Amino acid sequence: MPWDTARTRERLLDAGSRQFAATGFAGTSVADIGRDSGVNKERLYAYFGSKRKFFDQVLAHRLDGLLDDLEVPGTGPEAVGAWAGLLWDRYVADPDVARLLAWEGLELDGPAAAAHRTSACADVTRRLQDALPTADEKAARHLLLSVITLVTGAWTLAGLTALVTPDDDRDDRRAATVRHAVVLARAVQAP
Amino acid sequence: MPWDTARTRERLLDAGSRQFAATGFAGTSVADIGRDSGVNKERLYAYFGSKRKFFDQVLAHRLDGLLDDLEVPGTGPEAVGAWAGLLWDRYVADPDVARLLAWEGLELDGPAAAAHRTSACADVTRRLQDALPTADEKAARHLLLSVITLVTGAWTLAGLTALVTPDDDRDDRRAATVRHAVVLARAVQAP
DNA sequence: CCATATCCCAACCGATCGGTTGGAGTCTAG
DNA sequence: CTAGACTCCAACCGATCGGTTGGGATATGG
Repeated sequence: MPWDTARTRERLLDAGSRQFAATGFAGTSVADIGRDSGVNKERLYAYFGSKRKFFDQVLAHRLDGLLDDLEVPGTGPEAVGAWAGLLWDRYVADPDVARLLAWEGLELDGPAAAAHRTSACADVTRRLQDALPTADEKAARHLLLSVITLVTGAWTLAGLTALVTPDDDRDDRRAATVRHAVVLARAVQAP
Repeated sequence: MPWDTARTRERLLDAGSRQFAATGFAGTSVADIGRDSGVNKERLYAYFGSKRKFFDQVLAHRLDGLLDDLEVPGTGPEAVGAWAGLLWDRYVADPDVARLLAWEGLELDGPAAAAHRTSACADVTRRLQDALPTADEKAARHLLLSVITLVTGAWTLAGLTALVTPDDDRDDRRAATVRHAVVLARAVQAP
């Protein structure tokens, strides 16, 4: 049987995603990744060069394309709320990605894989503008940033949620976030 | 001259705040704190027991009371926006505290110093309700959580801001955040 | 004035860190 | 068939980690 080097790479990236999401760059040791992946850690250096370069690859691999196939379902402010719900559900299905986003903001100077992601954000901005025809581009950008911040923050500032709304469960919080996204969208549409 | 043990403690806490804010719990070594504070690291163990207990003390010391003396300046949705601006300005004056909040969410299971902070959040909720008389308590909580998330997220999800609104400076972002807080408050006031 | 409690600090400890190496096993081009 | 490239892994490297210790300096109660 031939070697499945692509699969070995994939296993390293998957384990890296899990470990970095859980404990961040500084909190994760290369040995942890080797253990989680079942791959000898020397392979990580052969494939990726260093722990730091590997981290960048993991971030790019998971964060690049995060918003690409997230369509705005319909038009009007409610569609923006539904879009926020879709992003929320993406975090439900894969909580690592929200945490990776947060680690990126804290541990890195700038965003990883910036080129493609900038254009992806511009795409989403355009889709929001299509859904809210009366909105100008700058307002749509601000709306997008606030919605992403609300959804992502709900997943990463977990301590805050526990302090402010200790009785709410995750579905309550999802509903409130979607509602707030709708409100923001409505304000952008009719200023 | 007598020893100024209170000052030594303070110097350790200050250095811990700086270092933990910059690189997090896992990313900061006890030697770093000793170097930054000018205090021998053995003192940290004498005063605080362990790196972990020291971290909890730093978080409690800086995060407890964060919202205590933040009054809602006036009434109506605009006052809520102004309150968001005050919180923003607090982060401007002391950016460490926003980052500590984010590290807390990522590296800890639950919030530090929960007891007092929960009641502090309840206090702020009450103040928001006073400013928005028609709002019910649950809606006010959700409003508070979203506003704090928006302001804090703008400081900690820095990569996102750079991707979505690359041309905006910090004042633009402050203005947009305040505006969005007003919009959310208006929706809570008149549902 | 002395016992003693506390403070301070350099040196030290075993464990673990990121990263490397040497060599055995596995495939492929000619 | 074989030379050479690639994959894999245990063992290893110096540096740094969190945490400790022993001893000298400083203050205080009797």
